[in-house]
Amino acid sequence: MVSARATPPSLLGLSTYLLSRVGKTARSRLALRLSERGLRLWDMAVLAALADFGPHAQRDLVARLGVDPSDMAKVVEQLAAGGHVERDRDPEDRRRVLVTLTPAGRTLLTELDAEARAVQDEVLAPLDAEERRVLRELLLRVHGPEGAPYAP
Amino acid sequence: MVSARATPPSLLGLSTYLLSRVGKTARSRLALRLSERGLRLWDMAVLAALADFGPHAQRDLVARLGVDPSDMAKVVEQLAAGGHVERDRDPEDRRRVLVTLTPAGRTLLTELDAEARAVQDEVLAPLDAEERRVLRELLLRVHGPEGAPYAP
DNA sequence: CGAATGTCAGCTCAACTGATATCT
DNA sequence: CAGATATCAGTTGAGCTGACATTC
Repeated sequence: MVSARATPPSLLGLSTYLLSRVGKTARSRLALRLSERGLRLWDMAVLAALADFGPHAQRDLVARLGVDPSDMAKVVEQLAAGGHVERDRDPEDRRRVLVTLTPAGRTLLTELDAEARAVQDEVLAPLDAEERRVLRELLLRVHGPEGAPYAP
Repeated sequence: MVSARATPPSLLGLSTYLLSRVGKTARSRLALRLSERGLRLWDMAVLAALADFGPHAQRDLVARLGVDPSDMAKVVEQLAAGGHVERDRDPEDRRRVLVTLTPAGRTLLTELDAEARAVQDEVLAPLDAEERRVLRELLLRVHGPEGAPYAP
């Protein structure tokens, strides 16, 4: 018989639904791990952007990650309070705040990356290594080199 | 050169991040479409469950879809107000409210399904038919026959 | 009585809006 | 001056918690 908990086939036939549901699971599990350190997903994204591309003005972090400017102010404020980034006025354009990763921030990012991979192992448990590779490739194609841009 | 909008490779290497980001895109685009009709994602999920499995007590909808009971009360209230479902006390157990799909509800679901497929075409535009099929198979495996259960 | 079912008020968090101060 | 940048207060909606009435 069909379990009373089975998801409706009408929904399982929609990749839209599956993406939304599986994505939410991944998101909330990772968020739960990060919250144990008092961090959120955007904190990790900002650290990753700084580690990969070097110092950014806040506006460039906003453009790269697709986060709201007012939220970015709070994220950077929190990261600075924790000693994971430094904020300095850009001497060439004093409207801008240059955000730089500290060694402590780099160390933190390494730990968060390990947590993210642990969550990944949980979420993708039903798939073997080759299937995970294929899934990642397809998601990369769908995502594109640039994420959803911040365009109000 | 690297675009100032390129996503950090540290994040693109994490399927956790990709799932979360792509899932959010799919979710918000579909939610936007539904909101033009004054509906939300759960409305569609409830209609789908009723269409696929017949009438449910609210508690069974809660278990099947993994939504919070108090939110389900509001969703069913709204669907009933719109004439898309009917609510009746179960004569065999008067604690339970039996929710039944109306013909209008079935028609609405057909329209919503078409909207969902249109969103799907947008989101999965970079993939061809075979790749979409593979992606759906992998997501189905990850999702499992039962979604994230409602377990408080 | 205890347990199950549905409903309601209220809380938290992420995402967004609008206004404002500062600087080019 | 207009436009860009960052910040702050407040709004909205989803998801959840706790309390409650009703029924078994």
